[in-house]
Amino acid sequence: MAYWLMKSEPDVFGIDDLKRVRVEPWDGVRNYQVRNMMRDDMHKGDLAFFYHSNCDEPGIVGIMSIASQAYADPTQFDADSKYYDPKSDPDEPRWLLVDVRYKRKLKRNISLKELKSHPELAELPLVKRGNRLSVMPVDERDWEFILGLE
DNA sequence: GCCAACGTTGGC
DNA sequence: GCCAACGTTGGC
Repeated sequence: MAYWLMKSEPDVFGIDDLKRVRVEPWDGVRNYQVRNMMRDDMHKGDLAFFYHSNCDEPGIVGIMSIASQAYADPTQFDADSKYYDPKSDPDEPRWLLVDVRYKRKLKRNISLKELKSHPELAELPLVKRGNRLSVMPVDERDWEFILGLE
């Protein structure tokens, strides 16, 4: 089983939204590296941290599970969607998504600032310079360490 | 294939 | 709102 961290802006879709709907297609990924990870490395049953980005206190706020294998993101074919990609061929969809399922909120927000303060997490992609991926792998050691902070 | 211009992400 | 970092695009 693999572990992940997935970013979302709480103003758009936050942990409380996921708690309400329970299962959500994680649409809008438009980065090839992330697509390839979802396609090749992500599996139903994996666990992921829900991370709030671009907000007052960026940080990890909850845990979800991966609820499906990767499949075509329908928003790429929807001309009304902000994720519309006219260059994507329906016979060979360019963009994929996975469904995610709510598991629980953390007892508290573990902020980016706090994550950066722990030398143990120096190799966590999130805290590395210039990293902008919206989905990234978390190794088991880091996963356990972060849970230990809760 | 190079690379400048441009767009996006996301912390601050 | 600023800006660093990085991805994408398109001319050549």
